[in-house]
Amino acid sequence: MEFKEAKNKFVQTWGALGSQWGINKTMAQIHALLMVSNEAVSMEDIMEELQISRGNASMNLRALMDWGIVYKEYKAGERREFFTAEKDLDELAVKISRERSKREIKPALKILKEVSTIESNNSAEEKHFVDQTSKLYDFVLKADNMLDKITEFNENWLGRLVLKIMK
Amino acid sequence: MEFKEAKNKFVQTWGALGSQWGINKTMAQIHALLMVSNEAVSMEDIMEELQISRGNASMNLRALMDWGIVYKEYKAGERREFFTAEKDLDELAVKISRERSKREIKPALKILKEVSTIESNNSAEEKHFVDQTSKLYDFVLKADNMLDKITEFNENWLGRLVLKIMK
DNA sequence: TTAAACTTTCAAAAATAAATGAAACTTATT
DNA sequence: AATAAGTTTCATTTATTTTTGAAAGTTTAA
Repeated sequence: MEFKEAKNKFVQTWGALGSQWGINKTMAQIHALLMVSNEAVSMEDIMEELQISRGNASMNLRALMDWGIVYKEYKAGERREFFTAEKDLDELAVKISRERSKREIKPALKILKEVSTIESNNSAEEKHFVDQTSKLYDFVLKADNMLDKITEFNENWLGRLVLKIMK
Repeated sequence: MEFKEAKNKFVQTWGALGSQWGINKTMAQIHALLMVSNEAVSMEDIMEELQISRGNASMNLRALMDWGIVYKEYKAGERREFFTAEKDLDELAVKISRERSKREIKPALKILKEVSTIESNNSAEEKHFVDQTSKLYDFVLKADNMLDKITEFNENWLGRLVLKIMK
């Protein structure tokens, strides 16, 4: 396999993986492209490589910057803007989990708390509901806190975590 | 908030969360419904509660059973089939991560290995590509193995893991 | 301040994913 | 072996999500 083919395959794969995890394909592809580029890339080039429209490129670059995993870069004597991706994978994982926690898990926890604290009558049905949603609340809260803690760690948290787990 | 409202809210929320994580809404909703039901539910009742068609219910129940998180149950003297969800949350998490690993991470790893082992010429561009995709391969592999290990643990792995991490 | 170079926005179009429903299929009962 | 009760399949329809592209907006520099 030669370089261009490999690069394309990587970008496509990353894009597909993204959609399976609720991140839109183009967003993931742009990220993939930037991650394997050794220098900052202009919007023009991104459009060209991925065959996407200007609007699409612009919106997804904005989204990636909102997530904090892509940065704008200005080159001396250049009018255009260039983009680079966070390339440190620990940093990337931390930012992604923070963002998903904030956007999805925190709001879900709020709802879980609400529904698990209704006052049930004494029917088995209602008791089970309260019991199960309370357990779920605790579980999700614990998992979310775990991610926070991991985040604080930082500096190769994954490696250190693996060591710890293996005992 | 009264029970019916709370139950509905929970089912809707779980459904929305599902779609954000690449699981279809109905599948997540059926799972939510079963999880908070204290007894097995018939397909008829699922259709009724979620206002979905028979085909939809059938296909998503099949998918949930393929994931190993919903079971069929037969009641004596009943012709119809009833369904229950895995209610143990540790077990649920383990099954979901196993399944996603098998379906998504393993295939992605295969591609990552392929593209990271092209023989690069000596351009900075190609060297960076090989370097970055190799790192990504290692990272994803490590994360995936971590999930496996956690899985083996089992019996309240999350609690034990949290303890470990907190030192 | 004007104009050129470039970026963003958003309504409409296209692509994708999910749901429907009727026909085919299965299984249990008489 | 016929029938009834129930389940699955899948071509078509519907809903949702993503993309486009042209107009509006910005910024820089002459």
